[in-house]
Amino acid sequence: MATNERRAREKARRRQEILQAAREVFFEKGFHQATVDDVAAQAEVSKGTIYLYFESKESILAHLLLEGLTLLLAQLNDAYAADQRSTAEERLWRLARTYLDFSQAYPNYFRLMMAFDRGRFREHISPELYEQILQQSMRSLELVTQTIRQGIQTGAFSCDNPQLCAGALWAALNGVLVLMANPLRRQMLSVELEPMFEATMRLVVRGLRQPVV
Amino acid sequence: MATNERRAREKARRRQEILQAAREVFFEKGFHQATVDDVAAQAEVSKGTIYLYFESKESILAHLLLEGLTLLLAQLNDAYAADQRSTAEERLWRLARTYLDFSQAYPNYFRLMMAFDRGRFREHISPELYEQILQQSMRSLELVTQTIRQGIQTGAFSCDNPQLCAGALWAALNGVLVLMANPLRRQMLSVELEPMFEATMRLVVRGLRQPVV
DNA sequence: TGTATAATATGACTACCGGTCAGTAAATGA
DNA sequence: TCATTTACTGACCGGTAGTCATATTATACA
Repeated sequence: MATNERRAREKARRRQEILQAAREVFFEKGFHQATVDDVAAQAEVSKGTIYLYFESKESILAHLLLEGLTLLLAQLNDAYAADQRSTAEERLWRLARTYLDFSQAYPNYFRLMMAFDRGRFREHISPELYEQILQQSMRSLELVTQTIRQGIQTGAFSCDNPQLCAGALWAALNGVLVLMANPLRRQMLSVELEPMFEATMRLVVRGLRQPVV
Repeated sequence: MATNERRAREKARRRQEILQAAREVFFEKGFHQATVDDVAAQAEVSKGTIYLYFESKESILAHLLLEGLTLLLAQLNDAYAADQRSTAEERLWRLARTYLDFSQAYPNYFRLMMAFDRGRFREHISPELYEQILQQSMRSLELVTQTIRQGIQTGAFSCDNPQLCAGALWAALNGVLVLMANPLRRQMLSVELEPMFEATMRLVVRGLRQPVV
C-alpha cells in the first residue's frame, strides 16, 4: 500500500506545522513566557498532540535550534563557495560577514545558539539530539578550519593547529556578538557592534598572518 | 536607641544567610531545578521570609551574580596592581590569566555572568539591579581599558579606541571560555581550553601592537 | 458495504512551583 | 502589664508541563 507513504508524509507535515507554530510563539513571547498550550493553539491541535510529536517543550526548542544551525550552515556554505578564486583571507572575511549578518537577520536563532553552549540544555533533551546539534554546529566551524588550512597551504597564514585557530576565531566573534547584543552595554562602551566586530576580525586575521603557537 | 542598629545588623545577616543558602542550592541543583522552598529549607526559614528579603527568585540569582562580579573585580584589581612596574602587555596577560583562573575556580559564578548577557534577565529583575550588574562588570573592563591606554602611552600598543579594543579582547576571551566549557566540544575540536585561551590571547595582543582601525 | 483493528487526536487531570497574604509570634517601649 | 511595631509563617492561589483514559478517524479485510 502507498498509504503508509502518505501517512508518513502527513505525519511529517504535522510535525512541521507544530514546529512552525512553536517558532512563532517562542520567538514572539520568549521561550519561558510561552506555554505549550500557546503552541498547541497556534498549531490548531490539542496539547496532547504536541507530545505525540515531541518529547518535551525543550526538545521543540532544540529542534528549532537545529533548524537555525542548518540555515546558518547553508549561508556559510554559499559564502564559502561564492568565489572559487578567493584568497583565504577574503574567504574568512566573507564567512565572518555572513555570520554577522545572520546574527542580525535571525537574532532569535542566534540567541538560541548562544544559549546552547552555556545551557542546562543537555539535561532536558535526549543525548542523540544534543549530539546532533553539536555535530551541526561543528560543520559550520569546519568551513572556517578549511579556509585556514587553505591559507596555510598558500603561505598566507601560519598556524600550528587549524582547528584551534578556527575555534579561536569563531569564539572571538561569538563573544563580540553576545557582548554587543546588549543595547545598554553598547551605550556604556560608546561603541556599536559593527566597528567592534570588524576590529576583532582584523586583530585575529592579523595574528593569523604570523606564527602564533 | 542602639536597638535600631542591631536590628539592621540582624536583618543584613539574615539576608546573607538566605543568599548563602541560595548559593548552595542553586549551584548544587541548578537554578531551574532548585525551588524557592529548597532555599527556604536550606536557610531554615519559611518561604514567606525569603520574599521579605528578595523580590523574586531571579532577583536572588542576580544578587549572587553581583557577588561573583565583585569577587572577580577584586581578583582583577590585585592582578592589575601586582607589580607597578609591569609593561602593559604583562599586565594584560596577568589580567587574562586571572580571568581564566576565575572561570575555572568559580564556574558557577562564571556561568551566571555569561548567562546575564544573553538572558531574559532584564525582564525579571528591577532596572536598578540590572544596571548595577552592568556597572559592576564595566568596572572590570575598565581595568583592561586602562591597561591598553597605558600601552598606547608607552607606544607598545596602537589602538584608536581603547574602549573598543578592551571590549574586543574581553569579548574574545569570553567567547573562548564559553565555547570550551563544553567537554564534548573540546573533544570534537581535540583542543583543550588553555591552549586555545593562550592562542586567542596571543592573536589579539599581537594585533594590538600594530594599528588596528 | 459493514465491521474489526489500528492510528491519531483530545482535554480533563495531576503534580508541582513561584509568589501572596491573613494570621501568629516576638520584640519594643511606655 | 499591655499596646504597637516588626518579623515570620505556611496554607493557599494561579498557572503550567506533562499524562492518560477516552474519543475520533482511517484502514484493512471479509
